[in-house]
Amino acid sequence: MPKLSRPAGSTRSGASAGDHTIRDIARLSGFSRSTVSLVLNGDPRIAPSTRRRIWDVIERVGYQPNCMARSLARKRSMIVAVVVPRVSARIFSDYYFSESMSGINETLTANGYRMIIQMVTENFLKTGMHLRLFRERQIDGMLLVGTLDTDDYVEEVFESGNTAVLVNSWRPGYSCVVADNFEGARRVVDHLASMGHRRIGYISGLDSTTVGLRRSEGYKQGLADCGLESVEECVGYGDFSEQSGYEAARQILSSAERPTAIFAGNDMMAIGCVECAREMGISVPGQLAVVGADDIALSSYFRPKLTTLRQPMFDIGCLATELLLGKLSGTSEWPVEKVVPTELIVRESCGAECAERTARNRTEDTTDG
Amino acid sequence: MPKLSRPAGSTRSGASAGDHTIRDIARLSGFSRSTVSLVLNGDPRIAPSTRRRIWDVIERVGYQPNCMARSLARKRSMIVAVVVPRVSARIFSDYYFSESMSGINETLTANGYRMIIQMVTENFLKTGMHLRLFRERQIDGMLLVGTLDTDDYVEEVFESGNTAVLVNSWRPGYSCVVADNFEGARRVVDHLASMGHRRIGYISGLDSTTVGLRRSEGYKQGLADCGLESVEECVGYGDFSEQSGYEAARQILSSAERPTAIFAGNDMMAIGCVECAREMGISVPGQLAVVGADDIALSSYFRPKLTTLRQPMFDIGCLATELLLGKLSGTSEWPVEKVVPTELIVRESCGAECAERTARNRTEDTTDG
DNA sequence: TTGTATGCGTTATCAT
DNA sequence: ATGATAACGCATACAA
Repeated sequence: MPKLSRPAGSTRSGASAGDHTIRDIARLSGFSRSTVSLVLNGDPRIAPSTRRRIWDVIERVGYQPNCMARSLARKRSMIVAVVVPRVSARIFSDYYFSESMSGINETLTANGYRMIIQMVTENFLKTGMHLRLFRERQIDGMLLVGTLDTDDYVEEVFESGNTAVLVNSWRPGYSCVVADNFEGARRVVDHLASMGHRRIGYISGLDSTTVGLRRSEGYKQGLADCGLESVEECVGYGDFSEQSGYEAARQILSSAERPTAIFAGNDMMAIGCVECAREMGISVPGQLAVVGADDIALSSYFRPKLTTLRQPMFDIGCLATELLLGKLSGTSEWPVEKVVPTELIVRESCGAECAERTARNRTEDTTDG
Repeated sequence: MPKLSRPAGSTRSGASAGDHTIRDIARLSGFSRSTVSLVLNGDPRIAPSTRRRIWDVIERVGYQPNCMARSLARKRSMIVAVVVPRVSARIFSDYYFSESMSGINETLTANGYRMIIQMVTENFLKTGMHLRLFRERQIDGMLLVGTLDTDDYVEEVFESGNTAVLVNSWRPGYSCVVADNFEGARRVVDHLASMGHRRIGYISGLDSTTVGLRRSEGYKQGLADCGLESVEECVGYGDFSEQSGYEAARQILSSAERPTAIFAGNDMMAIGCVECAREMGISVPGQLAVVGADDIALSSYFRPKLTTLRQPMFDIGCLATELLLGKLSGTSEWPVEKVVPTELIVRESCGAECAERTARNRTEDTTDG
C-alpha cells in the first residue's frame, strides 16, 4: 500500500511545469519507481487500482519520460538512420529520393520511430560513420537508399550484425525492396515495338546502380523478345543527369540511320534528350518517340508530357521501413527480398495516347525481326 | 601516476570490435574515467603526456562515446527539430520546403548537430508535441518553417523559454529569417507596369502565411506606386495550389475587361493560371503576362518558362540554422530578425526577355495612371 | 503484485 | 593535474 509521502521540496529551480522524473511520480503516487516504470510500459501484472492511481498522478503533473534515459537503459533509441547518396548538395530537392523519404518518414513516425538523415559524404566514408551510428547514436536500424555497387560500406553494415534494408538496390543475401525495372524496361521496348518502331535507341543511366543496370538489361531483353537487333550507334551512356541525356541524345541522333524511338534510363535524361531533339529540328513525338523512367513530378508538366516507366518510390520507402521495423520487433522473416511492379505511364512523348488499347491489340507475333 | 592494471576479462560477450565504454579506456590506459572524459572533451588542464597515452588507447581499440549517455549527463542532445506544416502527405516532394530543408540539414551536420523532422499533424497539436520534444527528446532547439498566423503552438514554444527560430514567417519579437516578399512583389508590379501593363491582376496565396500576406501587400503598394488603381475583378483568392490558381484565373479572365498581366502568389498557382489561359484561348505571354513566385525547379521546365519572384529558400534555411546554433552557443544577439532579398527572375511568361534593359530604360515617370 | 538493488555510459563536483 | 563519487532518468533481474 502506498505511503502518504508529501511532494517535498522537489521542485528544482528553472524546472517548468511538466519537468518531472519518474522519481517524482513514485513519490507522489506513493509507489516505487519500478512500479511506475511497469505501469508506464503497460505491464499487465500491475493491479488495475494502482495503475489508475499512478496514471492519475502522471497526467496531473504532466510527466513525460525522458527518451535519452530510456534509450540508455533499454539500449534502443527508436531512431532509424536513412543513408542517402550525395547525388547533389540538395538531396531533398531530388524528387526521386524525396519521394521515398516521405514514405519512410511516414511509416517511421506512424510506429513511434524517428529518423535521422545521413548523407554519404567523404567524412561519412572516412570516419566509418555507417558503424558509428549504431554505436554512438544507438540507432536501431538503417535504411540504405540507392546505393552503388561500388559502395563498400554496405557489406560492412550487414555483416556487422546490425539490421538494415536496401531501398531500391540489391545485393545477394541482403534484405531489400526493389522495383521490377527489368520487366518494366522490357515492356517499354515491347510497347514501342508494338507501335511499329524497329530501331529503338537507349540512353543508359549508371549501371553501377541496381535501377540503372536492370533497366539496361531489360532493354536488351526487350529487343531480343521482339526479334529486334541491338544497334550500337543507337545506345548512349549517361549518368542520370539531364546534361548527360542531352549529350547522349546528340550522339545517337547524329548517327547515319537514327532510331525512331529512344528509351532513356530516367526522366531527367529523357528531358535532356527531348531538348536535344528539339534543337536538332527533330519533333517529339512526331519523328522521335521518347520514353523516360521514374515518373518524377516534372514529367507531367514538361511538354510534351513524358511517357515514363513509373517506379513507386513512396511505396518502396514504406515497404522497406515496414520490413525493417518488422525485423526489429521480431516478426518478419529475414532476409527478405521484396520486388514491387513498375508501371508504364503513357503520355505524350511516345506518340501513343492509350496504353491499354495498344497493349490489347498486340499479340504474340511481334517477333517479326 | 597510472597504476599498471591489466585489461582483465573485460570483454563482454557479443561485444563487437569497437564496443567499449569509457571504463574500458580508463582501465586500459591506467587513468580514471574522469580523466578520460576530460581528454575526450579536450580539456586543456590535462598533461600532454597523459593525453597522448589516453588517445593512443582510444584509437587502438576504436572507442566511440555513447551519445545517449552523454546527452543524458549533459542535458543536451545535439539534435534540432524541424517543424514543418503538413501541406501535403509528402512534404519532401514539396520543392518549396525541401529546398530550405537542404540548407537546414547541411548547416546542422556541418556543426555536429542532427535534425529530426516533425510534421504538424493533428497528433502533434493534440499531444502538445512542440513542448514534449524539448522534454522527451531533449532537443536543443527548434526550427519552425512556414507557420501560419493561426498556429498557436508557435507562441508556446517561444514563451516556454526554449530556443527556436522562425523560417520564412514572422511574429513580433521572435527570432526569424524571412524573404523580403513585400519589396519583391512591389517590384513585380513595377516591372509589369514598366512594360506597359495598366491592368495588372493578382492571385493571392494564403494570407495567413507571412509570405502570402507580404506578397499581397507588396502588390497593392506596387499598384499605388505606379499610380495604378486596384480593380476588384482583377484579383482572385487561392491557397498556393495549382488548382486554386486555375480557378482564380478562370474567374479573373472571365471578367468584362480582363487584365493584361497577372501576378500569382506562387509558381504553382501561376502554372494553374497559364493552363487556364491556354484553355480559354488566351496566349501567354502574347495576350497575358504571367509572373509567379518562389522559383521552384519546375519554373524553368514549364513552358512558357515562368518569370518568377525568387525566394532563396536554401539560404534562408542556412541562415536560420546559423542563428539558432549561434544562440545555443551563446554568441549571437537575441531575438533577431533577418530579412533576405528576393530576386526577380525574368523568363518567358511575362513577355520580357531582359530584365536589366527594361529596368534601365525605365525612369521615375511611370506614375502616369 | 510490488519493492530493492543495480546497471546503462557519461559528465560534473569536489577533493587531493 | 588527476581521481573518487555522485548525479542523469529509466529499466530490469531478483526478492519478497
